[in-house]
Amino acid sequence: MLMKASTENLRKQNRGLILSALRRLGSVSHTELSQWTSLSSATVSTITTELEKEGILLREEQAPSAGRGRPRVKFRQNPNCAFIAIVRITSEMVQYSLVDYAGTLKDRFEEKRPPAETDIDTFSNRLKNDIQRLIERSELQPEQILTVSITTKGLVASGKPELLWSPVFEDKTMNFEDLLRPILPAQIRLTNDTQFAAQSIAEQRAAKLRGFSNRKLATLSLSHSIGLGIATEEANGKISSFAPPFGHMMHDPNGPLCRCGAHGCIESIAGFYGILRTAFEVDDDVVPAKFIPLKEIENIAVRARNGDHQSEYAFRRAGEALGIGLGRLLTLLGPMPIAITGHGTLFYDLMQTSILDGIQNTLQVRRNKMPEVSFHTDEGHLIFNGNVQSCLSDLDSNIISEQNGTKWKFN
Amino acid sequence: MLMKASTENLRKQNRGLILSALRRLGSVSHTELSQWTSLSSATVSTITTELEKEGILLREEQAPSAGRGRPRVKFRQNPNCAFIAIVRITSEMVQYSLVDYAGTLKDRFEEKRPPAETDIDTFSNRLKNDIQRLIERSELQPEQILTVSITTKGLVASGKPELLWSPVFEDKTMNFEDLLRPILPAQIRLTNDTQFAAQSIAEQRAAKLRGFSNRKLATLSLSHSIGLGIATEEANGKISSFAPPFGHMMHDPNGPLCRCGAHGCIESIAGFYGILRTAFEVDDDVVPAKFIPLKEIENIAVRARNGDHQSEYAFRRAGEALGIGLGRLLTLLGPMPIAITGHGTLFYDLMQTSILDGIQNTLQVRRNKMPEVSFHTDEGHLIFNGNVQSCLSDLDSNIISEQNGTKWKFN
DNA sequence: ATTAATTTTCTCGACAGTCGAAAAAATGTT
DNA sequence: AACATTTTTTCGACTGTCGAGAAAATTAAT
Repeated sequence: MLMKASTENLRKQNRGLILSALRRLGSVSHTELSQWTSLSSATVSTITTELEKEGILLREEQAPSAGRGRPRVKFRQNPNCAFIAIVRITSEMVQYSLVDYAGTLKDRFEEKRPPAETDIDTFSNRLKNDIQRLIERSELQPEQILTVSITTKGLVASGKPELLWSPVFEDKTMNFEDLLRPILPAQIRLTNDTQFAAQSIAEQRAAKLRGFSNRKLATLSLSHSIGLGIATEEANGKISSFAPPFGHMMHDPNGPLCRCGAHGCIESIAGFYGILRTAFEVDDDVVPAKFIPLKEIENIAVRARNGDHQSEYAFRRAGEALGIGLGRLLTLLGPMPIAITGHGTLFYDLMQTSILDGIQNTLQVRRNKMPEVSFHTDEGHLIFNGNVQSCLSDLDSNIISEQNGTKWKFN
Repeated sequence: MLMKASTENLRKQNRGLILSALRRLGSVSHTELSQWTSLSSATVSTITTELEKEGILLREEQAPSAGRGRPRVKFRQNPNCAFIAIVRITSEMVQYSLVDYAGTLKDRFEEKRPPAETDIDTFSNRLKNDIQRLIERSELQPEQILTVSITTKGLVASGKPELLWSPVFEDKTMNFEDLLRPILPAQIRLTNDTQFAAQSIAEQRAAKLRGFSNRKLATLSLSHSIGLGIATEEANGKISSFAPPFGHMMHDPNGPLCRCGAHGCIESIAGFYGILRTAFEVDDDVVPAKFIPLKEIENIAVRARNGDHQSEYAFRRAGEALGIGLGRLLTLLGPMPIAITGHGTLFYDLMQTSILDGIQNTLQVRRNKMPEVSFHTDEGHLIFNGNVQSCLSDLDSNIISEQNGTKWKFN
């Protein structure tokens, strides 16, 4: 049902407006806040003093004197008002980061993953211990860490932090809520990594060019597996994102065997293991090893660039699956720019023609113009950034609801 | 940018709440409004008297005396406050309806389309004249008709009422704004018909079972061409919908020629002309006639049910294209129930197995359960209904913004 | 017929929020 | 030290919602 509007959520919404302006603009003066939010100066005053009293904002007294007149007082987030733990799981390592409410990185370490680890219990126990270590090193109380946000490849449940299917552990599920609840009371989030890559790229664009409004952006991650994230800027300016299991979208029902058990998924052709299988003419029903060194694929690429037909074909076939898949995506969700990340960008030259052909072969694309395709090599950084931004804006949303400052007493 | 909240939009939102309650509940008393909207009785009073003064609401003085106490006064929309013209274009005819602000049908007539009409100018001129006739018969002033909302098959531009591609006129575009602006000042809307079928079914469901919230529903229309609409219930309870050109999503790059010029679109295999082509073993590069009598397809179905292999294959092939296409849809947009409409439902028995197989072959479906599949034979009615509901709630949205009642003076 | 009971609707004062304008504050300039 | 300039806060007006009690309109009881 529609929600009724009261003066109370009026204030909530405007508090949120102030916090989001602060997120986007960094350190901001009273006047700038008023201009950006188009709230009156009077309202900005009451809200900022309120937030300051609650320990969420700090005033920066220093004034770098730019001309005559009363110097501006800048506001910024109180960094110690909350902390978040960011965990990024890749196939090679797990990265643990501690970030404060202002978004600055306070601590970070990485742990390599053993090359052929398939036992989920040892993995999750190590993860738990490492998070414990992150907390202890920080010398914070566990309650001060309000969110633990984990990114991973694979299929994630919606509504609860549970991994349903992953390239490494396959059908063995893993509930991070159950795992971490004993050691800290924080909210636990689990998200597909490419979703945050998309979120991060979309936020960069939105910050740069105005009028990205209500538009979408797709991010494709090429690697051992195939990831896809879609970010949408909504009418209110917020960017939302989701990550469908694009790698396991059916490409060809008679195609090769996929790690998920089906036949002809995009990943089974365009994932590194699919490319390797085609290049070495391994039978389509054989699933190669889980861990393929990047070097292997690079060697195939070298052969392809030297004119080896089968190697060329392996990449061309991968490009076809990706291109037609992207075409189907654009057919269903409308035209949108496409950003490509992951190690697979190294081989884009070998797939370009077939990828673009697939995209081109779409009613809307033929009728209008080719969507923009861009490349982003800093995938890890994008994922981390998107995760942090998403966590912090979530925290902001919680804060605006809790007008009694009991929960935000750390300072 | 996020919108600031003022006391003004506070009132707007609550006015909208009252109007939407009235839409959903029909004739409603003060107390019921207060309960449904959870607004206080005082607020309901001020808003209803305001809307009454503006001529948007009427009080129903009659009181059917249920027990002692002051009888309830019921409110309802002022039917004469606004009118909308609904135009439904099908391949056989065009249906013109006049509906008042309360949603009651005031007038309706249908005009058959000549069987092989390909000249877009004669078609649009006839359409214009028929709308003119609808206005004249109503004896209303043209300004009293606030919206003309047209539904059609084919690809519709977003943001302007322009037909970009249609089964009959193909690439000849048609701008209804330009066509109708000379004869009336109303807002002109053009929408894909299956989108409104989806909207209508979703609204039925939302009214019946609570907790449909934030869920999606896909509606597939099987006929000469293939239509798809997707409706989503948003967090605020409103149902939004869109219609991707699913019929022209690539099924098989090596497939038969489609009317759109590409090869292997779903429609080229599963549209009636695709089924006919397969059944008669016509070459894949030949596009059959535009107008195929339903009888023809029924004959093929009879032969298929009698065990004719090629006829069976024609339907099975169609089902495969549809099923795998739906599977791809579910992969990208998540699991959702599927409603099927259109004449093609008559032949569902011949396609069922292959359709369900295709849907089944999806990571999420295999992991959870098969989505519900339902059938709706009253496609025309659904489209009309969805269109009316959508128009009226649009009108409501406009009304809540215009507090100076200048525009709503008809009563 | 009159009074009491009951239910619904309206009205009034209190409270919360935003806004514009004017006052206050803090600095540079003369 | 007085003035100019810019930023921030304060104050009164206005709009909106709410709770409680008053008013209205009817049935039931006396």
